[in-house]
Order: sequence, then C-alpha cells, then structure tokens
Amino acid sequence: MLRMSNLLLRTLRDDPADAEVASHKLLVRAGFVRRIAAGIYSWLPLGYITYRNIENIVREEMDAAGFQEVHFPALLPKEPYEKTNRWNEYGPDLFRLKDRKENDFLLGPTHEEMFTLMIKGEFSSYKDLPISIYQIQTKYRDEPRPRSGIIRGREFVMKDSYSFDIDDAGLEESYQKHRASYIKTFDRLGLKYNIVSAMSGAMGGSKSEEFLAPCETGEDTYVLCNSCGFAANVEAMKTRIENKNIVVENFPSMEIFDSPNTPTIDSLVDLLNNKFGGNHQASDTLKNVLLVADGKPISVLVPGDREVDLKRLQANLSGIQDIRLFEDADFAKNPGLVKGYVGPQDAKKFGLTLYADPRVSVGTSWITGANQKDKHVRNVVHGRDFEVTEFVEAAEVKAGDLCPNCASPVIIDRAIEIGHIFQLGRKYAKALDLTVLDRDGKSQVVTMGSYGIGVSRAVAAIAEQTHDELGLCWPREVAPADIHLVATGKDSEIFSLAEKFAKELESLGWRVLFDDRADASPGVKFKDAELIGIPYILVVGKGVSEGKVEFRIRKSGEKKDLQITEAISEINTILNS
RNA sequence: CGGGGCGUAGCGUAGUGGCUAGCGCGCCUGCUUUGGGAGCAGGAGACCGGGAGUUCGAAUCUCCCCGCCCCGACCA
Repeated sequence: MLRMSNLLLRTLRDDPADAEVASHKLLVRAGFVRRIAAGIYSWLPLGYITYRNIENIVREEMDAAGFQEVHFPALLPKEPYEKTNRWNEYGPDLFRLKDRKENDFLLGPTHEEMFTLMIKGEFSSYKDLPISIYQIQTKYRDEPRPRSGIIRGREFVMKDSYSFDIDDAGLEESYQKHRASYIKTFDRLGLKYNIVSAMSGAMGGSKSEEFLAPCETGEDTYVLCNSCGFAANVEAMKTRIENKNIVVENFPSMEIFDSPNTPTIDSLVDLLNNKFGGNHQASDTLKNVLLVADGKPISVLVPGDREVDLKRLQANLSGIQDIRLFEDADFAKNPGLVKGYVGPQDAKKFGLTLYADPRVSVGTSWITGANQKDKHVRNVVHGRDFEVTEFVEAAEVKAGDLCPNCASPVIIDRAIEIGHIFQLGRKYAKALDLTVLDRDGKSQVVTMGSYGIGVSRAVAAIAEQTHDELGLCWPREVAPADIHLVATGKDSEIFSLAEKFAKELESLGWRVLFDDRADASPGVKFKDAELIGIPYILVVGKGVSEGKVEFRIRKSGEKKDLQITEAISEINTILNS
C-alpha cells in the first residue's frame, strides 16, 4: 500500500516552465518524473511504478510469444560497431567515451551488433533456428535536439528484439509473430494506434511497419484513410493515378514562348493566363528539380503545384546513397541548364538522368522551361518529347490525395511512434559473419528481423492520449494503483474506517494508494487524486456520518454513494469487472 | 548547425544602474479550519547560471563561456 503521508511525492500547482506538451507538464506536475538534464529524466515512485507496469506488460507479451529475454551492457566496446561501420556511420548521435587506458567505448544506441554476436557465439546450426531474443535496456542517443519531455530523450528505455531465421519464409513468420505480439501489447497498454507501412530505407531490409499512437503533439506525420483504414508513412505513400490511354501523337507540337520575369510558378501561371487565356493552373506546369545524386546530376519531375519531398525521394530512389539539391557551382558545371528555365526535353543532350513522380505519367502534356533564359515551352508531352529513366515517388504528400487502396481522400495525421518492426535481412549477419550450416552442410547467412518498442516513451504516449483538463488518467493496467482512497476531514472515526477499507482492499489483491495525510484539506486531496489519475477514487469523508462513502470514476467523473456496509464488496465487483 | 527566446529559493515569477532582491505556491512552528488547491501569526530557504570587464555602485550595461526551451535541419 502506498501512503501519501510518507510517499516521495510533491505535486506542483504550476506547469514547469520548460515543458510544452501535456505529457511532460503533467508527469512533472503529478510528481512522476523530474528533469536532470536535457532529455534525461529521473523517475519518482509513482512514475517508476507506472513505468514498471508498462515494462512488465511488454515483457509478459514477449515471453508469451516464446521470445527469450537477455540483457546486454549499455556500455560497449567500439570493436563490434566498427565491424558494421556504425562507429563512423552513427556520427555525433553516438555517445562515446574512453576508459582510463584510452580505449574507445560507447553507450549503446541500439544493439544489433550485440544480438548478432550473441547468436554467432552460441549457435551454428539451422536446427537452432528460428529464435527470437529480446532485451529491455536503457539506450543512449545524443540527439541533436531532445524534445517533448519523455517522448524524445537522450536516455530512454527500449525493448528491442531480433529474430534469426535460415530463410525468408522463416523471417516472414517471425515477423508476423512479433506483429501479433505487439498488437496484444499495445492493446493491453490502452493505447490507440495505427499500424503504418513504412520504408525500411537504407537499412537494407524489405518489409517494415510502424506502430503509431495518434496524438496532436506527435512528431511523426503519416497518411491515414478514414474510409478503408489504410495508413502509411509519408515516405511509403503510393500515388494513385488514372490510367489514361492517350495517343501522344495527337497533341499539338511543342511551342516555345517568351516568359520574362517568371521566377515562380505563380508568376508563370499569371503569364500563361494573360498570354493564352484559358484557365491555366500550377498543376499544368512541370517543375524540374535538379539534384546531385551520388555525384551525378539528376532531374526530378513533379507537377508545378507540388514540392519535392526530399526524404520521400531518397527513401524511394533505389541504389542511391547521397542526394542533395543543385547549387550554383553545379549550374556552372552544366552550362546547358538555365536556372529557373529547365525542361526535360533536352535531358539526353545534357547527360541528365530523368526521374518523374507518377503523376507525370506517359501521355501527359506540360508547360515547362525551354532551357533558354526567359523562355518556356508548352505542349511538352511525356513519351513524345521526353522519356524518363524511372518513376519515383517524389512529390510531397498532401491531405486530400487519393488513397491507393480505395481512392478516398486521405488525411495527414500526427502521431508518436511507439513501435517499429522490420525485416532487417542479412546486413548485420553478413557484416559480422553470422552463418549456420544448413541441411546440406552448407554455410548460410542468417536473416534477421528487428523489432522495437519505446518503453519509457510509452509512458508519455499513454499520458498524451488519456489525459484530460484535470490531469493524468491512466488505463487500469498501467496505473500506479487500482484505487485511490481519500480520507477527508479530521474525525478519527473517518480515518480508522479509511484505514480498515485500505487494508481490506489490499487483502483482496487490489493496489491501493491511500491518501492518509492528516493536514491536507479535502480540496488538495481531490485535486491531487485527479492529477495523479488513478482510475477509481474512493472518498471516505463527510458521508460517513450518514453511513455512506463516495465512489468515483476518474475518467467519466461519475460519482456514486455506497453504503459503508456494502462498499467493499461492491468495489470488489467493479474492480473485477 | 541556422533562427528565436530564456536562466533570480524546491516550483512559478517581479525587479532595465542606487538602500537589506520582492511576491505566489511549497516547506518549518503555533493557533484556527476540514467536501474542491483554507485563514492568521511567526520562520527557514538565493554566491541573481559561470567568468572577465565598465562603474563610486551591477541581478540590471559589455564581452566570453555554460545550461535550458521552441521552430527548422537531423533522427528510431
């Protein structure tokens, strides 16, 4: 039983000045956490109980799925991370330190290397596979900008697991097992979430999904279709296009025209409408975004009303490591390209590789730059006047774009990423030479899956999704107690009755937070109870003289009087239901 | 790393060159009070982020450093 009279807890009346988001403000105000440095927090008793409840749910579901828990050090030597080149690749986000002998160490940002080496050290046969192992561990990342309190810290707790399989079919099965286990876990945590297809990007994997907990203060944006439930990371959104069968030869031929002083798409559209009449729009023009991809000039074609989303482009451009926008020096090296007047029709001549957003489909006709200063050209037809090397999802995604599944307009929603599962493949196994012998005695590189849950982040995500204007409002399983018993008044009869209730509830197996403070006023106790957010509140106070106590539901605000004689059994029934 | 803002007691804050740095919450003592963050009285608690400088005099002005928050870049 937790007694408020001696609990290490001081609730705050005012929001802390450095907090912006609700979870941060409330977790500090309710005495769950305290900031130690930017992105680094201590957990106080109520916070730590809540955190551990979450950790235990995660652990129980992992164990239930048959995964085995291990534990690595947080402090690690450099060598394994050098083999996978992450000592360099991770850059300044890696916390690095030296021991007294000047050897390099790091604080683990993630543990792929260690998991891989653990399996390599113990197992060497296909008969040992499949296996999934996990740990719940403090991770360190020297984020450029920690923010939003507990949501993005430099020290945080993550459950990470890895599956090891001999082949792709096995990996798929392990992946699905994790997926199912995550669904159970997040359901128990009382989180609302969407499973969103994601790009596995440069990690070299194939399939990847994120578990996103929608909330306004989330820092991830994703695409959601309210009609069919389709959800995707912006990078993984697929453009839906009408499949027109257009005969390109039927278009009028290209026509160059003067277009001075049209540095922007808007000014070009104005000129078009003045010159040619009609109702020209930004979407009739073709934007040629010049980039340098692995040292070579490329052009990405998008409709004039869209920006290129570089992250999306990079995620979808296969086989390209590094990408950056054209700079003045690049224009100098490519004299044919006139800044502001680039068009795709001369790309071959310029040695420019063309990529196009799917909207720039074959058979579409565009107004674009004429590759001459102050001149544009119209009736530039894809398939007649230019060809592209590859279509690539490059344009920014907007609310109202059509769902690739059901063609309804999608919305752009915000969320906190609480879990991520993906098929890593053989990248780490190859780098660290994790092989097993197969049935034929041949050496095979193991294929891996990687699965994460932000455990400490989940505390904040739940707070974000469940709080109200009065305070925190924990789902039953994660709450620091089942019932918050408040004794008000100074009558010793009331306190001894409350004491008796507290003991009875505890002996029935319920976790009780007992506000037995003798000096706090009823108002203070009620406010604290609402701020702390335990799901049920039992008030033993002025009603006692009439033989009653008051039972409250934190979330709904519902109150009802119970007869003292029946209170415990009624509450027991409610808590059991 | 670019832009903006902040740093005064445990928390929230006032104080733009002049007396002993003020207030609210919280804390301690006493009395009163006990169903919505009680009242009165007394009290403890601050190297005003650090350093250097300007000045008769610096929380206040100048420079450097450190820390923190927000937007962006970046990122699981």
